[in-house]
Amino acid sequence: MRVSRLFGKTLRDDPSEAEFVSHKLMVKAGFISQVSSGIYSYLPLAWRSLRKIENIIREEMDRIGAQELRLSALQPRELYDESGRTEVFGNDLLTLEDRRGRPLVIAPTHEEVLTNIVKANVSSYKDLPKVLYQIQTKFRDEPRPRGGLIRVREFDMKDAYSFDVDESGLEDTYRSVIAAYERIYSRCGLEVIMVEADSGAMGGGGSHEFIALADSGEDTVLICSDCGYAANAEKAIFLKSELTNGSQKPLKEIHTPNIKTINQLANYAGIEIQQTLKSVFYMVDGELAVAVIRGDLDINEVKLKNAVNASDIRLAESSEVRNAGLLPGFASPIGQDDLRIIADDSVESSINLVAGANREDYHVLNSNYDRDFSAEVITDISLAKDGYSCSVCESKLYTQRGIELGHVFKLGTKYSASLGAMFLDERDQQHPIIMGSYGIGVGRLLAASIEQKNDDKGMIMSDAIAPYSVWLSALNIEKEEISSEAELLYSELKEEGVEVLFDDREESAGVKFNDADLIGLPVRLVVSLRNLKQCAVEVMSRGTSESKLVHRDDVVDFVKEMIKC
RNA sequence: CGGGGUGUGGCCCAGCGGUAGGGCGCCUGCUUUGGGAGCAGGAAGUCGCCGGUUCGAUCCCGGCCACCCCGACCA
Repeated sequence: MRVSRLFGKTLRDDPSEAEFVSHKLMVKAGFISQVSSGIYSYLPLAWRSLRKIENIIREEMDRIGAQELRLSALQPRELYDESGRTEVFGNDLLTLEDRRGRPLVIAPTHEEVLTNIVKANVSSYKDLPKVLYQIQTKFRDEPRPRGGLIRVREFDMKDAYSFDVDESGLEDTYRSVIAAYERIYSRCGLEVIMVEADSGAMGGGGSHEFIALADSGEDTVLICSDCGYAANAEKAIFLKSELTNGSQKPLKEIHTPNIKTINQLANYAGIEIQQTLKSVFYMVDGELAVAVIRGDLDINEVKLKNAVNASDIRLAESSEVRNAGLLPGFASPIGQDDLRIIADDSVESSINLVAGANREDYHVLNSNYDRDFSAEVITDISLAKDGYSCSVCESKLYTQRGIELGHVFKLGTKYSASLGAMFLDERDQQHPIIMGSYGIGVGRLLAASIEQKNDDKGMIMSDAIAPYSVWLSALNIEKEEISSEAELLYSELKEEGVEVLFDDREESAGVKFNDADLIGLPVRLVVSLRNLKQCAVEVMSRGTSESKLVHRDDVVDFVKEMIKC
């Protein structure tokens, strides 16, 4: 392709709406064009990259025996009513009506339709296992799109679904998909780690996420410095200290005027914050509930939500707390028998904690779980943080930010059971199919790659996903000796199958170099009078910035070697 | 949905109660050519939308919309 004919042009100024590096660069380099909030069109350069990513995904999925198909994007909403996910997706589900007034959704994912198809095509254990996948546009009406392609409403996803006869079959399939994913990310040149994850709206058993480490990422992961444990902060567990020294003492009220926070309380009472009991009020599916946890820890809302099987939780307004007859700042579960209480297990392994007295300006000393209050659920609902101890090996955990590029779920029978996808085993017994589900965000993968690889001049595209491999720049192209030489080199490269973008514009050297740096193709070639005098072409690697003059006759081979074409 | 911000040629922005300007980009010509060149000429804007105040509104007031950022959700 010639730059003079390429659709899309580069900008000099950073786009005002962009915050993330990848977003700025993609707009600046003419990769994408925003249509609406969280909705983008891909211009030719981005589209070439995306197609390369898709093809890598296809090759690796096919390699593990998965079969590509294509499911419909529009689906009757009844399908989601049946599986119960109209509720789960809530406002993220974009619903519309056809001419008969029948509700349709633009698919946010495809468990339901595919399970229905499988239902009709699988009836025996002999039909299993199967792994099916597609690369499709999805729509989720996100409350807040952001960061260019990092978080959008309309997005292309590779989604795969597996169907097995039993748990161990699922286990094997799960592992093979993980292996495929690792190859996909590595071929794309990304630094990605796999972490334990919460399964969220998909439901089901175990789940892992693939996180591209990047400071701009929206997810926080905890990684053990020693044993390899890694988990999303939503899911991460850690070793809690126990405070069981001494024996339980009797409750005693103390006057604590205007002391409303844990820190104030610890200060005032002259104790460590882990000797306090923190009560945090939530609205759990519209009902007031209190989560209690030791004062040095914080509530993990995802764990809390899972602990009570809620579909929606949020912090309660202080007015909502007061309306229930409780005093924010001085509230505790003590004596609150008709309140929903969810406790972190830290309160069970600690004694004599200072808690609210449920009386203005008073707290109580020596509150103890079981003796003074109990909970509907007591489990781990705490948030892991930097520096906490690993629950596997007791080493320190540290945090990193990252972008979620893939997510795999062991669904089990959640969808097969509710949608009736059954098979008969050898003994004529009917069972629901054991399912798994596996996603990769294609556009987000490109964005993450740019987040990870860029400098102040622009993108540094990884070889495998760069829209072209080589940027061929001809300086002073209006001079006949330059243009004929550059044209010749251009056609030689093309003939050898090298994907080359030929900058044949009559622009100043500065403009051409800057555009080359911005788009960041792996290899830059410069044909110029200066180089021509030495019968050479300058070859530069965008990644290393190393450049050298290569004899004209050897350039094509040299380049082919560089890009392993 | 709460909080904050911004809407002015393709892009980045300035401006002001008297009917719109700069830089970049674009077009033409000349000059220039290894890191976003120079000179001259030119095209291009319902000043987000609706209403109000006013002799007159891009500017002031009200409402709405869009987009961005910060929080609750996800590939």
